[in-house]
Amino acid sequence: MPKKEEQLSGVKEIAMRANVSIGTVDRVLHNRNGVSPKTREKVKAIIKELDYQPNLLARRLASKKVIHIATLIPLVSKDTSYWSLPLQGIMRAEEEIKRYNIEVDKYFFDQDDKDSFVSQTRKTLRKKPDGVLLSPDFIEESVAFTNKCNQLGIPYVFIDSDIEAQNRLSYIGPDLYDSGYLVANLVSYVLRGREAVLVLNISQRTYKHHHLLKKEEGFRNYFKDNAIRKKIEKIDIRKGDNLSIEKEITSVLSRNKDIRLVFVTNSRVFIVAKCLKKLKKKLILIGFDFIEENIKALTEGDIDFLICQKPGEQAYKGIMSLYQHIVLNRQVDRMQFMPIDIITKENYQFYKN
Amino acid sequence: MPKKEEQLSGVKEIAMRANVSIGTVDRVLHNRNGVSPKTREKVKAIIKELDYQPNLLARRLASKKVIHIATLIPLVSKDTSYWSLPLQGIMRAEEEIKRYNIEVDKYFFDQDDKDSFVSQTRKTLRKKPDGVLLSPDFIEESVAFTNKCNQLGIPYVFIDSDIEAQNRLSYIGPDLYDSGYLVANLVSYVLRGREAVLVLNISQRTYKHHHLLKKEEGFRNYFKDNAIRKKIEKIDIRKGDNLSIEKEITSVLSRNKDIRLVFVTNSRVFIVAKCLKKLKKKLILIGFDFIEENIKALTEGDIDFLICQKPGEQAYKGIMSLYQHIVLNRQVDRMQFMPIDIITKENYQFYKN
DNA sequence: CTGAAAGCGCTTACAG
DNA sequence: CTGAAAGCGCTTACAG
Repeated sequence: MPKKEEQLSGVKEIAMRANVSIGTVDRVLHNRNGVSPKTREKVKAIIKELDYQPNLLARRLASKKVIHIATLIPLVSKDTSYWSLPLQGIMRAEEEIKRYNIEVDKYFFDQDDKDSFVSQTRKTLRKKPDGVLLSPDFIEESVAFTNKCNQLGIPYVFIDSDIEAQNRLSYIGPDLYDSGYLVANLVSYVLRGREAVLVLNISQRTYKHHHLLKKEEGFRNYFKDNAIRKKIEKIDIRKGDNLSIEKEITSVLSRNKDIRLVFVTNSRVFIVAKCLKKLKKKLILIGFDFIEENIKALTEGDIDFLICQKPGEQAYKGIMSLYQHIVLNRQVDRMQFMPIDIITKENYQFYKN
Repeated sequence: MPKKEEQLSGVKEIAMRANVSIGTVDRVLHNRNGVSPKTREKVKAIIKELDYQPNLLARRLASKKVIHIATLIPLVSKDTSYWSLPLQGIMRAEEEIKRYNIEVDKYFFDQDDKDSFVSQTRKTLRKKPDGVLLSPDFIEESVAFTNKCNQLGIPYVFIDSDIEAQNRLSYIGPDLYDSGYLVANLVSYVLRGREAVLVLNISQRTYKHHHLLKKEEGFRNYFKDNAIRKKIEKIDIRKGDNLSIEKEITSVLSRNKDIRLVFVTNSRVFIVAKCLKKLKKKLILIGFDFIEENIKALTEGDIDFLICQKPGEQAYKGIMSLYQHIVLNRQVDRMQFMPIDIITKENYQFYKN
């Protein structure tokens, strides 16, 4: 055999062996029509025989097709700036991959408005994206949405919180149970004897509660697992405004003089910090998330511990995982738990979100 | 301005703006010589101005340079087939990336022969690889080796066990402390009252002990953290042959009639299983690693629990992380802990290594 | 239904 | 010191 033929590889080799052009090979490879059954079979056989693996780098380079990744996360709310962090992560990833013809289409919904979520999922689907990054805030509606994604063969990744039993590509975020568990561990170091804890779930929505409850479960189970008896007072606060919260807290504190520590199960801890300050109650305060308002309260000594989970990283990794999967056909870990970081006044400056 | 110029991007755009050829742009981009200082500066300025980001896919495709990744892991020893698992992972990764002009050069050392390790590190360095995957079995020698890698700017990844404070790209493997902790948790469920535990560190080498001790530390601390009083008998066995082990075990068991469970801190648990069988002692036996010999003992009821850490995955991820970093300039997590899996007779068939 | 050519954004010889 | 051309392994029009 002449050497030249020997050297060929990829589509060229297939084309040569099948006595067709590489254009035809490409058509077979992508199941496009315009190939006679006979040629198709012949080419297919050779592809199989050679165990041909496409060069995905070349494929992406040559293709004019733009890949669309849709992101669906909450609007930055008036209450907390939390969601600006994931957004930054998304934009960092976008910056990195846009040169490979990947476009990121960003959709936002109102955390307190289920309808806005639904309408944004519709909008997303209409664009037929190649992948979706989603914060599955509204559970039922998220399930409905991801079911449609399954049907359409659109891969999707969850960040921030997880919905089990869904056919997702990956979940990237905290292990909610574990983070509650960690807080309990912290609490067990800080509190002594009969000092009690107040757990505050502040959320307007019961759906959202699902996630908060997981944290609470981890929190409670720590004490169970370790056979520690600890009085845990707990209230769910539906209204997020300062006044309502103040009222509730005043009431519960006056009823329970033994409370020495307050654990707020989400990022709204800074509101509680304000209330406690106003009430002149000096309690130990633990909450979640590295957002501006919380950092401020932390530096002023009004919050003692913040539990953080690199929300920017979560979103960044989410986009990159989708990119890897869609473009490079890489397998992705179904669970990508973020480290659970404890931030205090002393170390917050070094925290990289 | 004519539209055509507007459309350009990448090296072409730079070339056009600088009034040079793309060849010259390439020379500047890679700091190769053969460019006059004046042109170089001009081109550099434009690169900066445009904030040019190279298309790494195109770069890899066009480059004829083969990228060499070296792997340095133990030979499959006569005692245990453990290291055949990481080797499989390496080959799986190799299979996947060889089409992108990545070559994996495999070096092996004898786990019981420090000199072989040193000579293999020398051999590795002589080839000037672009990245190294390493099981840092011999600690001092690994430090010496990675110091040289640092000097030469060769990135390296650890699998199986970690050396802290090294400038490594990533560690991929178990959290040794945590896995000991997990075993202790298991033990606390299984044992009652005054029943005692025997911990066995079986290793010919004290260096290796470093890692085993971490597991032991996690094991012990579980009981401390949870204020559980538990008698823990512990022996270090230097000689790995059946007879020595048998002798030691017989002796310790006769001295401690209360021992009801044996925890072997590495994969040599199947040897202990044999001994116990021979001695007709029916104790609960826990050990590490999904290797053939252990699975056999597990199915025959001679081992009760195996703790596994997907050694194949570790190696696969190690290679892929290096590839991502070297070729695609992707940042890599400094820690990639594997899940700690508990394998029993009931679930071992479903385990994917 | 099929092929030949151009081009994706780079790198690599080669020629001057 | 510099440029023009070929080519990496694919995809994409276009022509027939």
